[in-house]
Amino acid sequence: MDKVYNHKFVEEKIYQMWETNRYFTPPKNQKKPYSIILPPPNANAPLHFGHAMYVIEDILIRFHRMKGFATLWLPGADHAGFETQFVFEKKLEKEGKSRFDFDRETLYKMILDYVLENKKGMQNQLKRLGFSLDWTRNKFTLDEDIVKIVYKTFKKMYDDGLIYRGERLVNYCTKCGTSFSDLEVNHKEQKDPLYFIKYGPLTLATVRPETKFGDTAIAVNTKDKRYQRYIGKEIEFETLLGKRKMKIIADEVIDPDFGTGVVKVTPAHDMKDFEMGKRHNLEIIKVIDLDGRLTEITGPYKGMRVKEARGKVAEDMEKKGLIEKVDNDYIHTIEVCYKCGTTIEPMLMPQWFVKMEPLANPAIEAIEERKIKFYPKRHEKNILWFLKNIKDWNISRQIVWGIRIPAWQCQECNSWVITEREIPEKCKDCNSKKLKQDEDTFDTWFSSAQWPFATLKTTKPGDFDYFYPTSVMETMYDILLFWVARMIMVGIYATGEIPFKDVVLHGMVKDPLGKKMSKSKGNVIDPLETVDQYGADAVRFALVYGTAFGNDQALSYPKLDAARKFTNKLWNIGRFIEINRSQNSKVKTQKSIKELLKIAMHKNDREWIEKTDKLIKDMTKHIEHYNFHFTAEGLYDFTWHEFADKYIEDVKNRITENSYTVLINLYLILLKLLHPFVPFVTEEIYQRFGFGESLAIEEWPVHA
RNA sequence: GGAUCCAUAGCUCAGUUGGUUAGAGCGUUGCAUUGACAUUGCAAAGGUCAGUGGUUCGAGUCCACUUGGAUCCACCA
Repeated sequence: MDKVYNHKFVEEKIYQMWETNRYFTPPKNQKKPYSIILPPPNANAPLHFGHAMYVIEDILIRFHRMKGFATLWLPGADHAGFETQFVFEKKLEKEGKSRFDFDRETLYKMILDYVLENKKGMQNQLKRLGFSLDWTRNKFTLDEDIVKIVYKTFKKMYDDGLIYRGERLVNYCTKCGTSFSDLEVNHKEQKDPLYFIKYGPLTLATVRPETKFGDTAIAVNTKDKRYQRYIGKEIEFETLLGKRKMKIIADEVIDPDFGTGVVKVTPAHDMKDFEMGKRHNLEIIKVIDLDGRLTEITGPYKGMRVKEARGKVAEDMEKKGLIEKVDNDYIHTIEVCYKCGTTIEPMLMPQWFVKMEPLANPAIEAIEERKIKFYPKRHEKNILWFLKNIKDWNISRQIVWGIRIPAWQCQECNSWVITEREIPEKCKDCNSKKLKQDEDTFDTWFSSAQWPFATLKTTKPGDFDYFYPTSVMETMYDILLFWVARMIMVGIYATGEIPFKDVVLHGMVKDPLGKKMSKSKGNVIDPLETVDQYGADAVRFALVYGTAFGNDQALSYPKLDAARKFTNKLWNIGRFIEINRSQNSKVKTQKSIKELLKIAMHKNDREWIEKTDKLIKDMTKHIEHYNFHFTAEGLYDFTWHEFADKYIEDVKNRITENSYTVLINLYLILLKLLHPFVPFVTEEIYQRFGFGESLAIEEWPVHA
């Protein structure tokens, strides 16, 4: 053995050995199943540091494999609809092009090529990190058989009355050119002028004077004494486009304490106003088009962008004496596109919605009855709040990259025909053959929500029956609502069963200064670079060690270094044992704690066997309870400061065949316990000692 | 507006159902060592556990409030 452990000579060779021998493909036998579906990374970029946190899953998987479960860790990749198109458009932008330069088919094909290339690279990266994924079951969200299942679920939902075509205000990004679900909208605090505008005898406050052309009522609170005499009446007042008449309505949602207690109602461009409009039967007048420009009804302002129009309208109103005052320090929250930051415009457009309440109720039940448990538990509150206040889900996206919605509209009677993908022959209502498919694609999360059952139903025969529900869903807490909640809802709906039993949520890996890593900030650290430098084992260990599981952590170079030194320490314990081996070549390994206790002659050796026994017991318990950091710390401390510093120092001057037997066997036990955390170095030592076929399929140590 | 998390050594963080002298890594200081390992060992210095009040025989840990930081949810016109 070399004096220093060099991961560069080891890792690739070891992973190949594991893969060639199919250790990661669960054997077909009568043992109990244990399964985790890998949260499929987006196939639009190389892995980032967060993905290295998959190590948590690998620890669970390797632990259970060693425990004798038929263990499946199923890899995959996500086409990541909008996210990918966004990334690709950035790429186009650098080449001086845009999405508008290509037709639908060409753009799709270009993105597909790009994604498939990335996907290959990603898979290698996952291997470099030592993840024991079953590559014989690799899936992609755009695989034919997956898409088929997605369509089937959509059709079933439609037939069950859970999908409807809704014409209502949706969150629309005028730059990205697509609508979003409520979750994809960010809220941002911002200072804007609050204009107090004269509407005849009344004054009202608004931050959006440019939408006043779409006002179709004025509203006050039902109980507001100041304005009782106006309710139900029409008033006439001066506007930029001449005199106008408007009705005054009363509604309970109006806050009498805001501004003057009087509000303009613009149903086409404000969520609350839209709802009010429905209650009071108001006309809807569109002021802003999908490009974010004012429509022709605004007269001279037509074609102006919203921001420009706002300034101009305010200026002109000021000139006309229609503005009473302006509060320039008004702070409020606006909605922005979570990706590009553009202000979201609520737009009236027909979209496909999923009725969520019937889906949420069984999910709530499953969580409250603790059929699905959360680790750390604090996340349970979040998801329950979300499920209990759930709103219908807009799953239409005006993008090319994704799964096209299997809906065809009759060009004569406007009814819709939904299929499981096949092109319908005629309209179900009027038999017309003039049908046109919806241009939109599904929200990526609509297919992701089906991932646990869609994968298992399309891998190998029997997989679904055997491995579903999966044992654990492990991911970062930031997609708890986007993904975990929806998998639970859609999983129960489509299969009648929960998709997984335990939800285990890790924290965010931030940069060394504690800032979130992001491409725009330029503080992204490539996990593979650190793997090159410190070794995969060190990277894995550093992510688990020293941070309470579930908490965010700043990537720490000193910690990576400490972890690398740890792998070297483990290696050098091996060297010491190796050096003493020639005189003890007949010593048998693979002895259990019980056997060792029987044969050990020296009092100290017996003590060390007992200490190791306690370690087995504690470490096993900690992994089972998802207390990964206790395990990592316990193993680190024992290996270094007990086993190396004390035990070896003690035994080195009194080595007999008997004491050596204890030593080498306790070391082997230690290697087994450490293997899920640092698989490469432990396997390399194991192979050099010839302890057996592979640590990957070794049995987890049993305590006495 | 609702909710959650965090605040412990110079830095990054552990501290498990409340229980002796509060721990680790890195850093600092001293000593040792051609020994499995200088990617080492031994030792030392370094903490009013953010603040205030409460519960308790006992609080870093539980409760309330305050301050500072982060995050999630939310149709504040």
